[in-house]
Amino acid sequence: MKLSKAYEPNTYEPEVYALWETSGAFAPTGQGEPYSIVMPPPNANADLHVGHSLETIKDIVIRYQRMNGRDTIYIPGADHAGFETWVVFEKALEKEGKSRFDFSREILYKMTWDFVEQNRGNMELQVRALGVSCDWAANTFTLDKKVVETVYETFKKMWDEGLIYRGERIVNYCTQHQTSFADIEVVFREEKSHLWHIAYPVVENETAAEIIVATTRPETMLGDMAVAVHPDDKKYKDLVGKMVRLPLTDREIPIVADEAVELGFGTGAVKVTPAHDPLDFDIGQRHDLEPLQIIGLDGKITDNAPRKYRGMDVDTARETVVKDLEELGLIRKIEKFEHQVPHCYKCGSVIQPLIMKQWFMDVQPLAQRAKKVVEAGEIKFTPAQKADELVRYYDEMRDWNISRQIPWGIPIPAFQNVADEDDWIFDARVDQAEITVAGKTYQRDNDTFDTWFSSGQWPFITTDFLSGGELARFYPTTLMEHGVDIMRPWCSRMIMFGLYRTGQVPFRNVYLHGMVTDEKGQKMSKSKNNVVNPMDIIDEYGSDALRIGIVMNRSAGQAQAFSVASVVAGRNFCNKLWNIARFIEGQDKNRDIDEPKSLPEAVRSYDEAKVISPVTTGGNHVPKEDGLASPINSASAPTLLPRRSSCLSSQDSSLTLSPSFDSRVAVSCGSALDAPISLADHWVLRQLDTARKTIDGHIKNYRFAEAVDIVYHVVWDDVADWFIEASKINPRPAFLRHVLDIILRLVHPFAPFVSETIWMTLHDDETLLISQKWPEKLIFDKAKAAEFDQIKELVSSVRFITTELPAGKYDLIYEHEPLINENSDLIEALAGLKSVRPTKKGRGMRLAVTDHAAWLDIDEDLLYEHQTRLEMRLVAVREEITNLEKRLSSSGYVDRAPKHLVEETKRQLDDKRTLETRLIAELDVMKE
RNA sequence: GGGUUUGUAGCUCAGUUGGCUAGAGCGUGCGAUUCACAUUCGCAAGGCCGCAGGUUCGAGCCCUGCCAGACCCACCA
Repeated sequence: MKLSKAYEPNTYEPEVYALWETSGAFAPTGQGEPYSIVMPPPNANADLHVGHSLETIKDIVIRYQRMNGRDTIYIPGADHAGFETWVVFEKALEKEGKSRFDFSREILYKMTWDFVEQNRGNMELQVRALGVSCDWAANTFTLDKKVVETVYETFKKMWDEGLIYRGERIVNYCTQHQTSFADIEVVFREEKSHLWHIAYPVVENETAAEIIVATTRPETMLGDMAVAVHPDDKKYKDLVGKMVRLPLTDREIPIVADEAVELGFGTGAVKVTPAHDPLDFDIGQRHDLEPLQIIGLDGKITDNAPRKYRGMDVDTARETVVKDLEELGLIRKIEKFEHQVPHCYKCGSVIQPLIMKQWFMDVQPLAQRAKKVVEAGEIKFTPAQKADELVRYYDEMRDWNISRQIPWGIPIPAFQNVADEDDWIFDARVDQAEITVAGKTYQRDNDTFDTWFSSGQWPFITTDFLSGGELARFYPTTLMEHGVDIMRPWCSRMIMFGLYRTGQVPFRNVYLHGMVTDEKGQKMSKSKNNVVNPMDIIDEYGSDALRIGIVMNRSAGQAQAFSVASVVAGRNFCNKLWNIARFIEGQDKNRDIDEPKSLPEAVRSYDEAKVISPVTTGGNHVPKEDGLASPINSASAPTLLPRRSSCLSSQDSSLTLSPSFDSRVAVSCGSALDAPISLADHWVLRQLDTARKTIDGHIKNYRFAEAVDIVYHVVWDDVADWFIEASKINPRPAFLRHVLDIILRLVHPFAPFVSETIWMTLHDDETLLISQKWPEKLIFDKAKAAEFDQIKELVSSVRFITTELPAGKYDLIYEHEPLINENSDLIEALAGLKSVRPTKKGRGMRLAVTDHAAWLDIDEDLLYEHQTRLEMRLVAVREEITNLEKRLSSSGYVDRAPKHLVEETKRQLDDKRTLETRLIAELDVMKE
């Protein structure tokens, strides 16, 4: 036997993947309508997390479309993940007792590059281990030359159009990482603090000697430039325009009226610190207040503050300021207060809103254009309501701070005149620290782009759309699939940039998956120590098991717990498929007995045609010398597929007529060998055909869990439990192989490794399942399939009764029943009966649920036990009849409900009444 | 504060525009089995579909309110 006793995924998966890769099966064929997916590039420097196993979703789609003859490409990538990677790298530096300030930017960039290079291969091997059938030839790193060049073009275009500006803005600044963050990179945490009420003395005023402000950050008062009140606040009406003396300083600041102040909160008066609070910055802009920076980039009080406080960190300054104010008797009240405090999402330190000169992008022109497209439904979202969320987000978007103060990233191509700080020019010569243009000296800006600025251009960069490369036909891409968490930062920007640069949407469809949480529904995070490593799961259960387990029971956009139980179910499924194949292979050994050795002429001619068929990968099996290294546990060189390996070197083996396996031969030429004969044959074809159509519908509607469910059950329930069991009466290897052929194709997008392993092992030719066609419409006899339904029903009925009876084998007897007569062996075997034989007059226990005159030949005392069950069943049936009658007699139903439903209901009622009559008759007989 | 979303079997979740007896996996109980598979087979039990109203011939699904949770956004000092 070629198939080993148990399916051991780790033995086969690495080599199967290598075979796919070297055979060129992942590359687009250039024929058929394009279907393209771009992978959200995983962090090049990190291991995959379990959420990445949802790449399975894209892989299911791409494999399915590939099998359906589309010209497919799935473009992989790797992300330099600017900030994420920088944090990891800086920690590594610190371990060596060094800091970023010890090196120049060039050196840091080079060091980080090397650091990432060491780890990058890992991530890509892990993607392979998941079985993702992406085209590695198209692999793109976010710092590749073409990426940088395109990003610079975009930046230049925006610069020229006035969409890029240098702005003094409040930014979210982490004093630990010494960089600013986008709003979305800041996490707010509820914190218990205090609200200090501080009295500011009013200068020369009779009506009030002081005005009291409330603040959670008393230390920032050192940078106060005004006190603001609401214009409608009667309490302060007379004070607007007056000056107050700012305690602890020698400055006097005005009282201004501004609508941003909320009436009724705190004291109604707000201290205004334009340099350290976003709201205050806005107020300052409206009232021409000069921001005074009193907290520096290092998180310490600057020289702009009174001498006493200079150099203190923020917390110390706060304590000192409060103490000093208390001594002056200016603290009027201290309230307990809970509020949202911004924290760095990486290191957790408090974010300081600081004023900085930064590069900004004017987002609204792009956002509004993107909004229109989304509103118009030009991109189909799954789940659909996410599109509405995106539309709202576009309206809310504020100008985007695109510069970051870290060396790891794409340098911003801008230079500043050393003699005029407002004179900036665009120049791509970022490898030079200083350039001379028109006799003036310019210094390079040391900032880099926010990662989303470049990744937002990903679809048209990776497809080389702007330069009209070979992959340009794949833009706009067909499907974008990623997690709900990055819809705002990433998806929104891809649409904006896509429209801006190409005039087209970057993708036609968006599918958003929910987060994978731990088994308790908690977010996975390193700090909670609840992270599941997908590679561990693959080691233990296999890649296919993980793929099935992660997709099973998961619906779009919903967060869902990772479930080992589902993975186990996936593994068991693979094992089931494996054993179906083993069984069929075992039957195959005996094929000489019932099949002619010489193949029909039609088969021969088909096989010749096959050689030039684009579907097969015939001549492409040229393994690279070094290309077969296995992604995981490469140490144990698999012993699988010995024959396949030898095939690889035999270039013309596809010309040899294979006597064994390709059942498409039979499908297409109508060979009698694998045509359906028995009732079970017709029935299983019907089940498979229904499954095929249902899966088509589910994939089209992005309902992957449902598709998996169908595959799971058609293979396990229909094929294994019924068809194969039934076929044991009279096994016909050719037809069994035909069925196996179909299920392997149906299974392949979902569990590619095990299906391919079986395919390759049982095929003597060089074909790969990955390149086969998805099953087409299957031909079967409906009446015969329905007859098998009846047999199934009969068998289930017998099983139901006999499990309740004392252990032992029973006889089934029947009156003039041709169906039973012709299938008595089958029924006997499936139902575990002693015998099935005809009789003139039935006796014992009549099988109530079927239409057939069949009885279990049992003793009277057993019969009595069964009487109760029949009576219970009669009660249930009568209840159903009452319900149906009620429905049919209700005034509106017959008139208003769809006709077919009404017909259906009537038919049901008839059926139930028939059943009722029969039950009554049987009970009468029993009582006699 | 605003928005989104969830509540269905012991657990994790499906249930498409309202329409047959509300399903799956795992778990549970009973039984079987050396012949592809104990990663097996058969049978079964288990549901006021969060609560209360409403619309409808008909509601797990639509509407209103309430209870309980999750997530996102936001400048309440």
